[in-house]
Amino acid sequence: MSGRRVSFRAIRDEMARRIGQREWAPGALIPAEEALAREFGAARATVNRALQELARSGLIERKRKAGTRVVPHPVREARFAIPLVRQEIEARGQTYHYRLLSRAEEGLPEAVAARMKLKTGSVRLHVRALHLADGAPYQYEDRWINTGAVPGARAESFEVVSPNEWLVAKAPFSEADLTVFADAATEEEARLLNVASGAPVFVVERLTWLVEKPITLVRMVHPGTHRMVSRL
Amino acid sequence: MSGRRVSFRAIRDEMARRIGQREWAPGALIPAEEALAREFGAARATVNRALQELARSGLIERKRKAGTRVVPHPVREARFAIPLVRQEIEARGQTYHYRLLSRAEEGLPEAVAARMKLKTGSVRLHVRALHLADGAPYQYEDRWINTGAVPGARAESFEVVSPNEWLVAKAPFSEADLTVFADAATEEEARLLNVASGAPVFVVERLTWLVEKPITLVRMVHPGTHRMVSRL
DNA sequence: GAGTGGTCTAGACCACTCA
DNA sequence: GAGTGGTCTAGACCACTCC
Repeated sequence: MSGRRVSFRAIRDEMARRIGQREWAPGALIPAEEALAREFGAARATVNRALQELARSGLIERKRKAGTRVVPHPVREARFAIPLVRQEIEARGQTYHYRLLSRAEEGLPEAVAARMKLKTGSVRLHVRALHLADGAPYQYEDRWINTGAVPGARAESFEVVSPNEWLVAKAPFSEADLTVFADAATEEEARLLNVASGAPVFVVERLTWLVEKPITLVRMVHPGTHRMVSRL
Repeated sequence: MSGRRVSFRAIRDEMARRIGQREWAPGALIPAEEALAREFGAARATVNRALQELARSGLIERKRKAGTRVVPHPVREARFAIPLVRQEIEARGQTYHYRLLSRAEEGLPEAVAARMKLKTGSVRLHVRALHLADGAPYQYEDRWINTGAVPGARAESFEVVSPNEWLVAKAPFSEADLTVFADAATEEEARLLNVASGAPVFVVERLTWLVEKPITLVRMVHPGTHRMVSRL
C-alpha cells in the first residue's frame, strides 16, 4: 500500500463511529473482514484486531459463517477493584497505620447471620479496627469472620496485622458481594473518624465466599469525602 | 517447527500457572518475548498475544525496554450493573415518573470539560431532571451531553423522554467510568429530593465513552438510603 | 544508543456453523 | 460444502524508555 500504515485503533474508532452514528444499524450485519480490509487498505489481521476489541467491549457480536452483527442493546456494567486498604492508602502516597479496636468471639446478630447464611447466635469472631492515612482516620472496619471456614483466625490476635491483610494471605475467596451506600455517622463512627455526628459517611459492605462458604462480612465506613472509582 | 502449532491460550495458561505456583515470583522480571517464543516454539506474535491477555487481566505489567514483571498483588474486582433509572424503579414494583427541570446549551465548566476531555467553555447540552418512584423523589440528575458526538440530542426536548432512555436508544457507549461517594445535600438537592439540607446523599457520577469519544457525563444524586449492589 | 514491547503485513490453514 | 471468523507464522519496522 502507499502512504502510512493504518492502525487498528483508527479502524476500531471509525467502526465505533459508524455504530454510534447508526450508519451501521443496531442488529445489522456488517461487512466481512476481507471486505473491510480492502476498504481500509489494511491487512485482514489488523481489521480482525479492531473487530475483536469492539466485540470485547460489547458493541458487536461475531459468529463464524454467520458474520458480525451490531449488538442492539449493549450490556452495561462497571467494574470496581477490591484493594487492600493498605495498598489503597499507599497508592495515594500516604503513610498507612492500623489500630485494633476490639476482638471477641460473640454470637451473631440476626442481620449478620442472615447475610452470611449462618445461625443466629452461633459464635464467630468479631473484630473492629481503624485504618489511618498520614495519621488521619481513613476507614473504620467492623468485621465478622466465619471461623468455621477459617479456623486459623481464632489463633490470630490481629494486633499488628489487620484482618484484611491476614485474610488475603490466608483465606482466598472466589466471590464477593458488595453493597455501597451513604449514611449519617453514628456517635461512635463520628468520634472514630473525626467527623461531626450525623455527617455523611460512605459505607461499603463486603461479603466474601469461597464457593458456597461465607468467609467474612465487613462493614467499612469512610468519611463522606471518600471516592470509589471504577477501573479505567 | 515440527508437530502441532502452539496456541496462544496454551502459552497464556502455562504462564499463568507459573505465576500462580510462584515459579515466576511476585515482582520478578520474566523472560523477553523472543526468549519465550523460542522456549515455546511459537512465533513472537503468538507469545505477545498471550502476554497481552495476562497484562489485561492484571497479572503482569509490561514496559518497553524495562520488560515484563509479575504484579505482586493481583487486584480482584466487583461488577455493578448500569441500569436505566426507569427499570431500576419498576424492578422494585414502583411506578416511575419523570420530570424535566431544565435544558440549555451552555459553555462547559472547567471541571466538566476536564473530565470529558473537551475544551472549557465550548458549548454542549446541559439537562437537569428528576426521577420519581411512586411519586417520591428517587434520583436527581444533572447531565452534560457531548453534542459533538451525539448531534441528534440538540433536536430533542427531553420533556417526555428522559436523557437516560433517549441516549440508550440513540447513542451506544462502549465504556463507562463510575465514581460513587457520599455527600451532604445542597439546599437545592435537599428541596428536590425532599430531605433535610445537609442530610447524607448518595452520589453516582457516570462518564460514558464510545471508544475514545466522550458521550455524556451525569451526576445522579439519591437520598442516603439508596443502595448500590454488585451483581451476584 | 540499544533493548524491549507494540504493531502491521501477507499468506496460510483451521474450526465452526449455516444452508 | 462453503463462507466467515480464529489463529499462527516469519519478518519487518516503529516507539518508548532506560542507560
